[in-house]
Amino acid sequence: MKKGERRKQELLDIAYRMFITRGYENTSIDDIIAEAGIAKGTYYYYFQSKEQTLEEVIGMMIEKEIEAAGSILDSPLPVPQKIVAIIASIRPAPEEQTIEGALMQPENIIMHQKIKRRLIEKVVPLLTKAAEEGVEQGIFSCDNIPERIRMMLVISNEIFDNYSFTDRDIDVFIDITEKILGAKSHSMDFIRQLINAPSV
Amino acid sequence: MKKGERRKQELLDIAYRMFITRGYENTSIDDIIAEAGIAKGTYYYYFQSKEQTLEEVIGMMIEKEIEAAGSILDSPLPVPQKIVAIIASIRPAPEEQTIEGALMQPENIIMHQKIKRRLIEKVVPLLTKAAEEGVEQGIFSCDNIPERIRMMLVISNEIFDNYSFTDRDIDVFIDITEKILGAKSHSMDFIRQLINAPSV
Amino acid sequence: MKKGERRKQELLDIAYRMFITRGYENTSIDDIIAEAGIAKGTYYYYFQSKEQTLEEVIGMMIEKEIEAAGSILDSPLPVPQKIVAIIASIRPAPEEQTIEGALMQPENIIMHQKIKRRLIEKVVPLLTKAAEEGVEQGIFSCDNIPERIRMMLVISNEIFDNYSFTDRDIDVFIDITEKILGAKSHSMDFIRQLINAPSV
Amino acid sequence: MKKGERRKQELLDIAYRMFITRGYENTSIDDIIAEAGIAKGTYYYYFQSKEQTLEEVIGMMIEKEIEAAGSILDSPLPVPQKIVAIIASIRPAPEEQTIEGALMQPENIIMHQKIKRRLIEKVVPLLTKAAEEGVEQGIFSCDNIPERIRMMLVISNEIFDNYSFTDRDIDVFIDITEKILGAKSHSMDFIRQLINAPSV
DNA sequence: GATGAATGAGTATTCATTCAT
DNA sequence: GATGAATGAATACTCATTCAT
Repeated sequence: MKKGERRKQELLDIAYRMFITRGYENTSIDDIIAEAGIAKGTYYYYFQSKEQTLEEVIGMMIEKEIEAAGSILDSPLPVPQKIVAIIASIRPAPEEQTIEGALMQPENIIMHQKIKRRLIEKVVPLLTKAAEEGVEQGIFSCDNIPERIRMMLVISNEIFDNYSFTDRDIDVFIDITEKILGAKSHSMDFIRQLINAPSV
Repeated sequence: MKKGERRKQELLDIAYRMFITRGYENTSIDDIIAEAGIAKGTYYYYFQSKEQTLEEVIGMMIEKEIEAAGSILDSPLPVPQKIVAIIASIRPAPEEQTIEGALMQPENIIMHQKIKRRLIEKVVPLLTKAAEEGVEQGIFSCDNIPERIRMMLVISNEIFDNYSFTDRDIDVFIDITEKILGAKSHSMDFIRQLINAPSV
Repeated sequence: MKKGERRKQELLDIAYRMFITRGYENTSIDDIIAEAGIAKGTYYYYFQSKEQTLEEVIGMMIEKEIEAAGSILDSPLPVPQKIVAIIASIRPAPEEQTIEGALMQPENIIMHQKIKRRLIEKVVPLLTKAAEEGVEQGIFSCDNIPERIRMMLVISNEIFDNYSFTDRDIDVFIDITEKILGAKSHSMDFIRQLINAPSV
Repeated sequence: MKKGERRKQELLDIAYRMFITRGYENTSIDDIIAEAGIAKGTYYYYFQSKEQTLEEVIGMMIEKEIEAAGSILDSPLPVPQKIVAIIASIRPAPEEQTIEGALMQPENIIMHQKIKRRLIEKVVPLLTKAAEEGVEQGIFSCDNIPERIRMMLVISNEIFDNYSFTDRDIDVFIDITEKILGAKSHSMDFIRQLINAPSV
């Protein structure tokens, strides 16, 4: 990686961190360059605008997450576990969850939405492939797989991102998930253990 | 209604319209008072801040929608139709959908999210009551009703608000809805006609 | 004059002085408000933009100059003297000439040009009326009066504004002026005395 | 021409074109180097500053125009035709007239003025020589020739550059021109044909 | 109840120029 | 000859909020 690229990556990382912790709107260019210790001109040498920085930050995150999802897909896990693991992996970054309790604070909504939409678009095809595998193996039984996958993602996002969820939410989530995919009852109970694991 | 209250209501209506068509962030106090033909001091006589105006605007909307939902609940419709009608009734205001194609434009996200959350909170109890009625009548069969209702709302919001949905989305939505509530297969096919009706 | 109007007039005067002495481009809003001792918001309360301020400043100048020209026109002077006096009166403000020797400095060009054009448009009709009077009195003899007037103005502007002119320039100017209007030879020699007067 | 000189000439041409079409102020160094496909350092290897680039661009133009004027002067045309042809030849570049209607747009004023002044200074001596020839031949009759020439140039600039001129403007221009030089009445009517020719 | 003048911190963006490599 | 990363001062404009009248 050349000098210029390294610096840009550095800036991207700083911007990412700040956008996530303080929100996009609440992060000024001045904040970023102060943190990076560079001149304003330098920032604009690497980025055309604040908005474009956001796009690049999001692109970077998406890329990373998709990569992670891809390697799960290629792993030797059973299909249902694969699917659940991927869904779990695209959850918001821990910074978003913890620092300042910032997640879903109004200042984060815009970026969060942008990320979620673009992530869903990218992840749906991956999960569709996994689910089709499940159908072939007789574990699942359903049609219109991409649409069903999308709904699963939407449900999981909504439940696990926003609110403090209860055991009953989890029960319902498991039940619905099984029914969406046409899996046997209780065949996805393993989700409960995943959710109670540290990262959540 | 006294003079002062009338004026406040008038301002609230103007703010509501402007927030929805241009977005909260893109509407300045100056815009509002220009439209209302009043002085800035007058605005601040009625509202403490811009943010508080937003809260009041949202409160007003919620109230209206809950009222509409309540009267559906009291109507003599069959239970499944009631539920679906209420879900349909809390869809975003037509202004949001049509004007400038503004819905889900970044500038609207913040308000949209706020509304959705508060609306869901208010509507869930109503729908829960309806669903319990359905269970008693043997039409539905499920537990954890409030949680299930919330997921239905989330799914319907996501599908019908944001994207241009397809027939396959609808098929899946109907299937999932039936399974969430434990209704008989195809017992909720009537949804399809509702969706293809003009207002949707 | 109300409070607000007085303040605006004050700002207009300050802006005028600064634009003329330092040039429009070289005068920042910060300069103006520092000089006026007001907050930035106050400036923007009275003016929509820097550009619009320039327009108002120019409008104000034009108005003053046209007024002066009008009263010359209504005076009992002989026609040739009237015309020359008006032409002399629309010369650039003494500040422009003296302070920093700013006139025709690149930074002043833009404003100067704008003023000159608009002034010429306004003054041509006045002078045309005067010249027609002269034709009726048999002092002048020419057709296409407005076009001739405009050329006289252009010549006088060019000569007297920009360069240090010589006696020979004046001789030629007098000669041409007489010929443009069809006046008798040497009938406008009085111009020479005007030019050598203090204000030039 | 060596490699370095060729590159500099190339840059000069690009700068010339951009200054004229977009205006000096609206053309950034970045614009120029992007167009030229070189690095910023390279630009500053050839030019000391943006301002100095402008000077060189103007110098280049002047040189070309003076050369053209010189060859007209050496041609076997009758004196009045020579003079008019030279005046016509120093009109603004066609790019200035056509592209974006840019001429006299504020962004062009500065450069335009600079060019005009320097061009007049250079052209006056040439035309003076021609006019003196005319006087010797008895076609013209006047004194203070350089001053008269300058006024002719000023008039022609003003009329033909800025405004859409009318037939009456042309009539007046011809009349004045004849009188400035002391030529016989109607002896310069040929100007009318020149003006109605395509290039004007 | 109503006015509107005044505030001032905050923000993104531009651009000519330098200089180590 | 040529590069391009780095600079940083400069700038116009926004807007929610206050308060004396």
